[in-house]
Amino acid sequence: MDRRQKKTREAIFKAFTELLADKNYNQISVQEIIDAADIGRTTFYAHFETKDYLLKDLCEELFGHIIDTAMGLPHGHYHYSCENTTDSVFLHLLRHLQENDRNILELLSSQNNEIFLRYFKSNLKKLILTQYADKGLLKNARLPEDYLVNHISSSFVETVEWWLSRKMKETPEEITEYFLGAIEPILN
Amino acid sequence: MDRRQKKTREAIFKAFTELLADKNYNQISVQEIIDAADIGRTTFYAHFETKDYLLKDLCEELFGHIIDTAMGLPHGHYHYSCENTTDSVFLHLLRHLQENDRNILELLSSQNNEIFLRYFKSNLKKLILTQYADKGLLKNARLPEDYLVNHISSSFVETVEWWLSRKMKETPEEITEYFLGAIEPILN
DNA sequence: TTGATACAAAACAAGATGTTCTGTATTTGA
DNA sequence: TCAAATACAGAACATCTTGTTTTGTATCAA
Repeated sequence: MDRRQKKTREAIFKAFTELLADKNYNQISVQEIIDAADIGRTTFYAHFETKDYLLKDLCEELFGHIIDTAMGLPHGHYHYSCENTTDSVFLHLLRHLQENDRNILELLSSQNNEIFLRYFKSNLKKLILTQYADKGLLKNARLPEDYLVNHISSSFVETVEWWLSRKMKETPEEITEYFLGAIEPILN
Repeated sequence: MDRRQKKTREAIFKAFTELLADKNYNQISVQEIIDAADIGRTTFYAHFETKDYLLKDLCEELFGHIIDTAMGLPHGHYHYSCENTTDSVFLHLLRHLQENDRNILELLSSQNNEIFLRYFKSNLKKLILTQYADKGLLKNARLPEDYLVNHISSSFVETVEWWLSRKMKETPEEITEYFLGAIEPILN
C-alpha cells in the first residue's frame, strides 16, 4: 500500500479515536475529524465513503486484531471448563485489554460504547465457535448450541463492560474467575 | 397537562417511533420528525431540547411502563429459582413483549437497538434488585452480588435480542426455559 | 524519468440546526 | 364567562455540515 495512503489512514484513525474518547459518536462531525487529522476534505472522502464506514473499518481493524491473536493461540491449550483460570483464553484477552493495546480501552469506555461492544461480541462468537464447538463443550441438553454461544460471548462482553465501569479495580485473574463462575455451571 | 401538549408530544413520539422502524437513529433528522409529526418547527424545540432528549424521554416512557407493571406484580409470587417457569416474572415480561405493547418490538429490533436495549437493561436491574435481593437468591460465594445482578439482567436482555433475531420463532415459555437454564445453575 | 496516484485548496448546492419574531388558537383559572 | 397565560404555526435567519467537483501540486512506483 502506498505510504501516503497508510499515513493519512492512520492519521484519520488516530484523530477519530481521540475524538471518541471525550465525545459521542453522533456529535462528531466529519469536519472535526478532518481538522483533527489535518488533512484535506477531499482526502477524507477518498478514503471513507461516510463516517459510518470509518467506524466500521476502525472496529474491524481493532477487534479483528485482538481476536486474531487469540485465535492464533494453540487450541488444545485452553479449557474454560477446567477449574483453574490460568490457562483460559479469556484471561489472555483480559490481559491484552489491560495493556490497552491500540487504545481500545478508551473506545470501550466511551459514551456510546455499544458500537464497539457489538463488534467485540461479534468477533468473540467466531472465536468461541472455532475453538470450542468441536470439543463437545457446547452440548447442553436443555439449551441450543446457538443460544449457548450467544450467551457465552455476551456474558464475556458484559463482564468486560462491568470491569471497565469499575475502573478495572480487579485483576484479570479475578475477572476471569467471575466469568467462569457464571459460565462453567451450564457447560458439561 | 395541557391537552395540546399531550397531543403534540404523542404525535412526536409516534412519528419518531415509525421513523425508527425503518431507519437508523443517526440518519433521522429533526426535520423529518417535524414533517412526519406534522407540527411546527418551534413546537418541536419547545418540547425537546435535542433529538437525544427525545430518545431519552421515549425510552423512559416505554421501559418505565413495562417494568412498572412487572414491579406491580406480587413479589412473593415469583421465584425464578424454582423449577417451573410458569410463575416467572420473566415469562410475564416476554408475554408482554409478544403482545407488542406500544410497538416496543419495532424499536428493539431496529437497526441500532443498542440504545433501547441499554434502557431495557438499566430498568431491569432495578426490577431484579427490588424483587430478589432480599431473598438471598443473589448470595453466591464465588460471585459478588453486583456482578450477579448485572449478569442476570444482561443475560435476559440478550435472550430477548436473540429471540427477536430469530423472529420470535419460540414461545415465551420456551425462551423462559432457556433463560432460566442459563441462570439458575449459578443461584443458590 | 514518466505516468499514475494521492493529496490540498477552494468553491459549490443542498440540507440541517437552533433561534427569533409575529400572529393565532386554545386552555385555565378566577 | 372573560381575561391572562400558554401552546402552537409560519416564516425568516445565520450558521454549520455534507458530499461533490474542479484545478493544480507533490509523491510514489516502475
